[in-house]
Amino acid sequence: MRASQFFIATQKEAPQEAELPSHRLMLRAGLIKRLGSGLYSWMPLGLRVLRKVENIVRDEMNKAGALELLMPAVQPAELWQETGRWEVFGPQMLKITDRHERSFCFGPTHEEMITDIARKEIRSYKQLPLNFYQIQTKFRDEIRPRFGVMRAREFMMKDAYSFHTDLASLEQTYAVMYQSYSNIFNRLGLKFRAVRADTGAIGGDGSHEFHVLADSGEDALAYCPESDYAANVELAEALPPKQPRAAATESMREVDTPKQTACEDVATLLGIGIVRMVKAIALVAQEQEGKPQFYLMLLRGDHNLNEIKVAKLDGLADFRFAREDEIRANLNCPPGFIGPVGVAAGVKVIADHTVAAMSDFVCGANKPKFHLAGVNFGRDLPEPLLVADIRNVVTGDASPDGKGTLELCRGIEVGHIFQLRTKYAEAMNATYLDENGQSKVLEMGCYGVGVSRIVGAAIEQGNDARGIIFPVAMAPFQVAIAPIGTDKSEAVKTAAFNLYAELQAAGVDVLLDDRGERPGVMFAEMELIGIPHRIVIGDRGLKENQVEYQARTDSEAKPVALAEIADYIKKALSL
RNA sequence: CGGGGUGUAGCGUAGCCUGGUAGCGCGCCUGCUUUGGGAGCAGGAUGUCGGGAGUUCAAAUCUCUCCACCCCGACCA
Repeated sequence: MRASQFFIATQKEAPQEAELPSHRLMLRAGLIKRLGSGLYSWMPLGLRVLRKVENIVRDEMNKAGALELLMPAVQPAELWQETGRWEVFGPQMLKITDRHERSFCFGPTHEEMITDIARKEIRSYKQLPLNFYQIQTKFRDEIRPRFGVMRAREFMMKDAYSFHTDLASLEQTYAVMYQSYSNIFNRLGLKFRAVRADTGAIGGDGSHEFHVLADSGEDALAYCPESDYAANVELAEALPPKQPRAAATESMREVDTPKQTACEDVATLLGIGIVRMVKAIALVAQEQEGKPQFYLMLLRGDHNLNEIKVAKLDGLADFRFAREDEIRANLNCPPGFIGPVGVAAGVKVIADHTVAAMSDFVCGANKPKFHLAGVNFGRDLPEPLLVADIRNVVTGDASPDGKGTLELCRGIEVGHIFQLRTKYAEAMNATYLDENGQSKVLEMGCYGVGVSRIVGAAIEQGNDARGIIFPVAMAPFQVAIAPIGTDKSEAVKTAAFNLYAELQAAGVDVLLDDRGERPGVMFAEMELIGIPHRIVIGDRGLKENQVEYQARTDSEAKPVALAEIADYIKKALSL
């Protein structure tokens, strides 16, 4: 591509709307333009990147034996009503009405559509297993779109759906998809990690998420360096402590904490470790009779509540945090000083495993400006109603597989695979005939990749002060040629065009900057848009029959003989 | 939806408190010069000051209202 024939629209300053590096850089580099909240146009430069990601995904899916199809983006309400998700998915769906007042939505996902195809087309076990996929625009009316294409409302997704006679077959395809996803992210040149995950709204049993590792990631991941254990913190199990509770050595006493409400502050005031503190978090959940039930969740001072785990406890599926007036009504005390000692019988106290094994601890006194020290279960307060895993794991926790300890990192979810089992097939009566002519419900898996999100995630992982650092596999161009002073030097011009032609002939995706821009402009733009390899051709070097080569990650350029530069590049690109 | 904030030229912003001719940088256009890190000089174009209503002789500025967008929380590829 010749730059004079292309559309490069970089900016020195990023619009105020963007605060994440990847978002700012995508706007500055002119990869995308914002149209509305969560709605972006992919400009020619950005679309080249998106297509490269898409093609790698497509290629790996094809290799894995999946079959590409394309379903409508606009979907009739009836199919969603069959599975009950018309209401469940609710406000996240963009619902639309046609001229006959019939309801449709712009597809946020396609389980219902594909299951409809399956029940109409799959009749015999002889047709199975089958794996269909598509790469398509989805729309989810996110509560809060942000981070540019990372959480856009309209986005590009690869979604695959597999159908099976039994669980064994499903597990086999699931394993193939797992490998296929690993191949995709390896080929894209991204640092990533696969983790066990919660199944969320899609539903089903087994599930793994694929995360691109980045400090700005929205998800916290726990992994064990000594084993292959890795899980989303939402799911990662916190094992009960190995040591049993020690015997009480102190008597319970009130301590003055006039201003200290946070655990950390109380610990500092008392000169003790935060691990001696117990904090109480007040929740309410609706009981059967419709009256809110008040809960106190007990956690060690330095631990955080895991809301996903809490929601899985009996009676707490629809919990929310208690309001201040509810806390006062139940404990007769303002937040900041609440604790489990001496609470009314109606208050349900649930303790984390760690807390249950603590003795002589410090907690709120249910009395403004006071905490209690030397508190012990059994003696000063009843044993908790329930002891459960209700916290997020922290660095150093024992790995649930019994091998070593956990580390934490952050990631951006770019892929998610599920074993759906029969959830949708059953709801929509998708069956096949087995060897004995018996009608059986289809087993099903589904596998998603956030294609457009990958672009943002890659930039989040690869950028510096000068701009984007794209992995070669997804860079808009692999190589850029920057000729200096083409209007003056015929030699530079000739060398640049010859090299351009040679690299193109070799199948290299090369950008020739023939705009006649000043060197500084060319360099700044090539670095901003993240082209991995740069060749500078100038009179100065040509006198010695040399050009300059610099990788995007190099700090300075080095001379390469003009005669060898093409081979040098081909070698760098493994061509 | 709850809480906080912002809307002034394509982008970034000043002006608003204390009402009185809308300014700057980048970008854009023309010309000349320049050409190894987002050039210099000269000239030029671009604004319903988010929309509507009100107060006032006079509103970017004060009041009301609507809208859009951004940030913090619950949702997800």
